[in-house]
Amino acid sequence: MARPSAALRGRILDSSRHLFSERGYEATSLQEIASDVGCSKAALLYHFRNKDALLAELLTPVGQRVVELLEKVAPLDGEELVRTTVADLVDSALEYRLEIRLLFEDLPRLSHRPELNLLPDSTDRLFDCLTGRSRDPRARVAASMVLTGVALTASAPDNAPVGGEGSDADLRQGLVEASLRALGRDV
Amino acid sequence: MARPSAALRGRILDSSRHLFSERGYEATSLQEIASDVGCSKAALLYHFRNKDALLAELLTPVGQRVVELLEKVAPLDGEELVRTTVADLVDSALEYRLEIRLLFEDLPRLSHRPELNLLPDSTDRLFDCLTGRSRDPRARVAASMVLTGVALTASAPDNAPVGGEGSDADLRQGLVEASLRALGRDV
DNA sequence: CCGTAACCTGACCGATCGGTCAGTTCTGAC
DNA sequence: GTCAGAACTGACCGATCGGTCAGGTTACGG
Repeated sequence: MARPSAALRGRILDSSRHLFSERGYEATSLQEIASDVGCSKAALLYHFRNKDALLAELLTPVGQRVVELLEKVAPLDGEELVRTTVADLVDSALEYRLEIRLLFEDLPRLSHRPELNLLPDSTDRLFDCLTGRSRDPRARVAASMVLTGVALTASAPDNAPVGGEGSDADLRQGLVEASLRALGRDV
Repeated sequence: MARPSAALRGRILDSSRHLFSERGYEATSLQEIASDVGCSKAALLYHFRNKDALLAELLTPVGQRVVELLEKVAPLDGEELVRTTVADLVDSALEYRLEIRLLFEDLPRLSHRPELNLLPDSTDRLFDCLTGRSRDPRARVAASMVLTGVALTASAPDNAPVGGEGSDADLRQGLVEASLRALGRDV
């Protein structure tokens, strides 16, 4: 390793990802993160300019994931568009559980942040994909329900809906099937 | 009016309901609420023992609403159980938009609060009603998706999915239909 | 073996938080 | 008119927040 304890940076990211998603961004202090990691608050602020920078670094990957998803399904349409979007959306939600919890909990307070400016636009384009590019209000309501329902269910703290012993495979398939039904597609 | 400016108490509740739901509980200070209402912070704390009491008074009605919903549908079963639960759930979500936003945003930080202890239990019983009392893991995942999706879509800041000009009637009917489809019921 | 830069610490800062308190103003009953 | 109590204020409190800084420690290239 180049610098042995440069790994501290990664440990800070891991800890803040968990603490932020469990307690929320505002409710988590830098001191709590530092104590959890086992370093001083000053060390934390040595690796990250400020608290905002820490949050931004956590949220950037999930934002990129959505952008990639949109690029991937852009050339598709009809059934294939909807089915691919749903499947990829569920995968993304399961992949970034903690970040999504953080995002949803603190969305109103973070929506003014510049790096999240493209989020409303991304959401709108996700609606398009989920409806098969329909502008029908009812279809868009269904798309909104699917998007928020998938995100929050996939990121539930303890897999509450399934009860704990349910595997991710159950969760994934259940979400995909329910989403497709909600969107009026055969499963 | 018995005491004219006792109306201040109601204005404080209204203001905090909006501010809490827009910025979150932790991120809203008592001073902000007081300034918004136009009184001193001390006046606010005269009407409410502390910040927690203010929050509790905001969340209690929506909790009662859920309890009433559960009592109402308790004797039902089959199709009628599911359809009634969905319809009442959507109505409740539309009725308590701000409180639900607040509840979802700050749920992880509020879950330890005693007056919310019955929330996990209520959630579980809502799952039962939405699945028609099925314990099938897939059905429960669908129920979770419906519950969270309905709540968050109904309480979206600006009726985002419909675009703003859509009426509540559109939103209501769209949510009911999408929910029933997701739960595998004919609309 | 030395110097430099990365890494980290403890002490400290101003601001703001939720909450308290002594005292003042207002109001309605008598 | 008077008086009790509700309604309200401004000043203040300790705690904690995010963030800074001077200086110490460590590791590695030359």
